[in-house]
Formats: sequence, structure tokens, C-alpha cells
Amino acid sequence: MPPPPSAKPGKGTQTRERILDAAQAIARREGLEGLTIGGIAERLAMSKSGVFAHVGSREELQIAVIDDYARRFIESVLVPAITLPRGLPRLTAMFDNWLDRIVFVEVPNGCVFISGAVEFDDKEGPVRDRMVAVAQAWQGELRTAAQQAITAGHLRADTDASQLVFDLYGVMLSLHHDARLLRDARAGERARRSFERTIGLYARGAVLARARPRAATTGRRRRVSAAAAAT
Amino acid sequence: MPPPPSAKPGKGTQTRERILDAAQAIARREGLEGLTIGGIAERLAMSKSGVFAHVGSREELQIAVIDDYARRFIESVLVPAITLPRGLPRLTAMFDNWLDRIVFVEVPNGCVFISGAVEFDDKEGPVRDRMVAVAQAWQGELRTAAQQAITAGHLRADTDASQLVFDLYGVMLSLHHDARLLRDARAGERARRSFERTIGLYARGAVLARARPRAATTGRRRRVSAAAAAT
DNA sequence: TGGGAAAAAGCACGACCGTTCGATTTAATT
DNA sequence: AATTAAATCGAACGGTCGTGCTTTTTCCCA
Repeated sequence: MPPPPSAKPGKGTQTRERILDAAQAIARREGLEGLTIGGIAERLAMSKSGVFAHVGSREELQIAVIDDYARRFIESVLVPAITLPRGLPRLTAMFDNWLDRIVFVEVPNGCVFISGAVEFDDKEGPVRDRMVAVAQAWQGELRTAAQQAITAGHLRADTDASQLVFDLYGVMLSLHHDARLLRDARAGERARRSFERTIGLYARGAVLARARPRAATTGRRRRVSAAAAAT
Repeated sequence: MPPPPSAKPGKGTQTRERILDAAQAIARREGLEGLTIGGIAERLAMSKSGVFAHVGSREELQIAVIDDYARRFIESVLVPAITLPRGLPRLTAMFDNWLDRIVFVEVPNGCVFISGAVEFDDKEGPVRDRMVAVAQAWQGELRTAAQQAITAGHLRADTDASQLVFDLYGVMLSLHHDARLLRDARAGERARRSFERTIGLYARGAVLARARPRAATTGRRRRVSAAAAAT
């Protein structure tokens, strides 16, 4: 019988986690299409068939990587933000955590959401479906947070939450592009400015006082900090 | 001796063009990494070695596709815009043509700039180098146009041209993402609104009068029109 | 400590990849 | 029409891919 959910790890579950970790690391650098059974096997110094027995199929592996990635993303970006009060404070925290993650995690290691979106936007199938699902889920979270900021009166009543999400997503994609392809160190600062300008436009009153004062550009690694490489 | 540049096509040059066309069509849907010698051969009903003799190597082929793509991009987006006076009219035309191209060409067929940027941002080599070069060239054109709009007094003197380019690029990336992965039909309209909001923020005076009045959302296929599939 | 189950390895298969090379067909030129 | 040059083909090579099967090793528990 399979072990109860809360028993000690067990060898199989243990290596399955190692496989998923390796898969994620490869998928970040080479993309989900560059992810290969043999590549994982080599990285873990085990046989191809050994790896294969754990993942079922390449497609299942790709989906598992997407799910695992989404879990970590939500864990580091959304979860810390929902401790803050609804409205602008929470929305701002979501953006800040998101930006920190891109700058300190995605830019050095690659981002499965962004590369996967491009790789599978034209390839019908379950992998694409999962990609769409997680992207829509995240945009939904952003939209909800924006809507709460409107309801709370932090943003103007005529604000289009979907438009705001569209803008924020664009900021992150541009940051990813400039930082990763062009290796432009100023991209992070530009993304921050874009956010403040965008929010400032929708905010009640002329100029927006930051809901949560932040330190200067340097030394703002609070949340992701040491876990950057492992997250 | 090689034929003078303006002689009649010549069989070789002719099929080389067919090969490049097929390569581009494949690269758009499958990405530059999905581009394959055998795939082109099958599409053109010729042998792998026949194709190979024309392209030299897969890497050279990928670079040729990038160059060819850049040429078409400049032809359809930049060239028509430089007939307009410097400043906001030209910058606006560049954005309009760019957006039209994405909506009517890239979204249905795929975009080598965007997929290539993601595929090669972590893969050192001549293909990546060319990707960087064309991206920087296009951003340079945008920056120049923005700077001219500042000099002409159409945009505020304290406008950061690089920041503006960052924002515009983000709009296009977000449009591409939402339209292609999420198949959101409203993405084009959101991109337009983002542009107007962004420019409006930097424009002199409160509200910006569009430099060139445009028709409604429907029926604005002027430039790309029939050539959509072939461009 | 032995025995049964789980995990990993080994091996082979068919498919496709880029690339090479010699033969052959087609085009261009005199 | 004959000759030379260019274009294309066919077959093969070494490699990697995902994926089945069978065998061996390792783990875990009674």
C-alpha cells in the first residue's frame, strides 16, 4: 500500500523531488522544450530509464515543472502580500515581490512563465493548457487586488482593473527582456518607475504617497534574499 | 565570376529565397530552435542536402532568418513612419505601424523578435549576438524618435527617452502575451490605451490631441492589409 | 536476517537531427 | 549542340531524443 501522506519521505518520493528540482533548473535555462530526460539523468548521475520511471512521460514532466514553478511563484510573491491590508498596500507588495523575484531569481536563472508562454503559444495540447491556466490564475490575482484597491478608494472608481493588469504585466515583460537579453542593469529601476507612474495615474488625488515606504534601490533583498538560487 | 547584383534572378538565388521564406514561416511558429533543415526540405519538397547546400549551416540559417525578419520589420514599421515630420507625428506613426504589425502579422504568425529573445537570452553565441543587435537597433530607432519629440517640444523637456522606450516595449510584449497565449481579443485595444496614456503623461500640456486622427478600431488595416500573410 | 517490493539500471528500438560526400541531374555558356 | 558549371539528390554517419522491456540492485519491514 502507498505510504500515508505524512510518513517519512521514502526513497522514491525523495528522488522524485530531486528530479523535479533538476528539471526546473534545466527548464529555466533551456526552456520547457529544451528540457530532456537524458539531461536530467546526467545532472543527477543516474540512468535515463531511472528518471523516466518517475516522470511517466516528457509531457507530464513539463506540466509538473509548470505546477511546481507556479507553486514557488505564489509562495514568494502572493503569500507574503496577503498579510497586508487590502487595497494599495497589498497591490504594491505584490508588485514589489514580483519585481524582486524577477530581478533576483528569474533574471539570473530564467523564468518558466515567460519562456513557456512564448514556446507554447502556438502548440496546442495539455502543456499549453496548463500554461494558460497558471497565467490566467496569476492575472486573476492581480485583477482581484486591483479591484480591491478600487473598492477601498485607493484607486479612482473609473479605473479599469484589467487594463492595469495589462500594464503591470508589460512592465515585467519589458524588464525581463532588457535585463536578460540586453543585460541592461537599469531595467529594474525603470520597471520601478513605470509602476509608480502607472499607479500614480490611477490613484485618487494628484500624487501618490507610497503606501509603504521602501528603502533605496540597494539592499532590498529582504524576502528572497538567501533563497534566491534555490527558489 | 558571381553575377552582377542586378542581373536576372538565377536559379540558385531564386530557391535560396524560397528557402528563406519557408524558414521564416517555420521559425515564426516553432521558434528559431524549432527551425530544422529537414522541415524546410519537406515544406519545399526537396532533399535535406539540397537545402543544406544553400544555407551553409543551421546557425547561419538562423541568423539569416533574423536578418530577413528585421528587414521586413523595418520596412513595414519604420520606413513608412519617416515620411512624417519629426517629433510626435513620427513617433506615433512608429507605434501605430508597430501595433498593426503585431496584431495583423505577429499574432497570427508568430514573432521572431520576441520568441528569439526568449530562446537565446541564455545561449551564448553568434545567434544571440545578432538577436541583441537587432533589438538594440530597434530600441535605438525608438529612442531617437522620442528624443526628437522632446527636442521639437512635443514632449516635456525632462522626459527620459529610454524610459519611454522601456514602456512602449512593455506594451507590445504584453499585447503579444495576452493576444497569443491567452487569445484575448481586447489586448489590442488595451495596448492602444496604454500608448495614449503613456504619451499623454509625457506630453506638454494636459491632454494630448492625437497628431494624426485615426479611424475606429475596425478597418484600420491600411498599411499591412493584403500583405499580412506574406510579410 | 531473509524475503518481497520498490527503485534503478541496462539495453534496444525507431525517429529525427545536422552534416558529409560522391553521384547525377539540371541550367548556363560558348 | 557540346561543354562546363551549378544545383540537387541519395545514402550514410554519429548523435540525441523519448520510450518500452527485462534484469539487477537497493531498500524496508516482519
